[in-house]
Amino acid sequence: MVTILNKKQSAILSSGRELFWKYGFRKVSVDEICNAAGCSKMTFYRYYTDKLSLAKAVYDEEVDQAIQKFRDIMQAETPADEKLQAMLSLKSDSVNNISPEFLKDFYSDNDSGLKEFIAEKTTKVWSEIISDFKEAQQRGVFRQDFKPELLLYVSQNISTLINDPYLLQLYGTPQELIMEITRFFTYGIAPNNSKMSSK
Amino acid sequence: MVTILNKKQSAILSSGRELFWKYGFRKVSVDEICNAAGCSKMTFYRYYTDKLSLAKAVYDEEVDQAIQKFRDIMQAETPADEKLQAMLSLKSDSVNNISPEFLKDFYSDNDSGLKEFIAEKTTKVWSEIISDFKEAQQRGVFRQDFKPELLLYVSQNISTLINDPYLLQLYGTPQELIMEITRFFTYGIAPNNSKMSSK
DNA sequence: TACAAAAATACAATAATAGTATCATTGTTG
DNA sequence: CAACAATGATACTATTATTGTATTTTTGTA
Repeated sequence: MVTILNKKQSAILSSGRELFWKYGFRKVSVDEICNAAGCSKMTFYRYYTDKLSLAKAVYDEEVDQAIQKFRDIMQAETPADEKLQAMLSLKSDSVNNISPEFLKDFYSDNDSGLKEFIAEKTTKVWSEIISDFKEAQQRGVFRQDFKPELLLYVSQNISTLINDPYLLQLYGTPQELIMEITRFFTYGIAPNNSKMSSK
Repeated sequence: MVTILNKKQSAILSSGRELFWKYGFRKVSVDEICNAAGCSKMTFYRYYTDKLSLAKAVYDEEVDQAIQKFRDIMQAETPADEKLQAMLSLKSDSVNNISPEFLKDFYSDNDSGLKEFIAEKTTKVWSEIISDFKEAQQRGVFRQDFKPELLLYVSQNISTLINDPYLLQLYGTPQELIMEITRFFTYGIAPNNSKMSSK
């Protein structure tokens, strides 16, 4: 589904993304967004019911783009190791794309509703990813006895992992930690572990 | 003058710098700083009367370090063009060091007092720099008919330049603009413009 | 002109923040 | 151990910021 936005609305969207990305959700005020977008507050509330709904839209857009890229990788006629590598760099991209500031608010805030929204979205996205995985598995891209559901389990527990102080100080930044986890799982599911790229 | 700080105080100072640098002055709350520094609010107010006084301390420290580096460059036994180049990269360093977020609040806020403080400090620093320049000039490092006071004049007007919308859109970011101005003036005061490094 | 979109402004209710006061806890030093 | 200083925890008030809305102008445009 492609939603067409008019000029003002997309100005608000991109200003929102920019500011949220930089400062996180809480620190950014609606007024600030309006100033950056060059519109009045009324216009803002014409297009978005809340500050929250804008954040959702921003997040949605980002995830949708990431999903699209993921699909492209999965659909392409490349061997598993190349797929894995592409996914890996995609993952690290999107980790850099979705700023740590944004994620910080999302992990610590309990009341804003952002958390629930992102959790829900994450679930949906992961079930899509899993079905894509299964499809690729059918085509023999990954080894047959690997269960994609495992990824879901991990992803659902990853937020607790990310908040674990010990792990955090071990890796420095949440991104590093996420990357490490991703790397581990990605490389662990190749059909042929010892010799990659040998069809 | 070297001020010795105890552990907590320096923890507050560095947490403050980190947060101010990232988010600017306004967006950062005292509670946030205390959490980052691992101390209670009481301890904060034991060492700093204000949020503002912490910001001043942070800025002070940064400027003093920059000044020190500048002095080192001026005192060294190197030809003018090397001095200029070193100062140039120092300038671009400190532009990156003093974050645009911090400067943004400083240029837009009118009431907090940060503006006045920084303006005052800037004046002092520049007069020191000028006397250093004159000394180097005496030693024949720069051409004799160049007036260091010109730099002061420029620096005092630079804030209006930086806020000029036309110039800003011409250079994209304030840093770029500052760098361009600096570059222009630095290269313009070499004793021998056509052939640098030819003693 | 007439109409719709946007801006400007003002506003009330709510939430966040600064800074203080009080009391409890720790840690250190003689 | 006792006494003292440094720090923490908590609660609190006054002030400021922010949200989201209502109302009135301005602007652009068919």
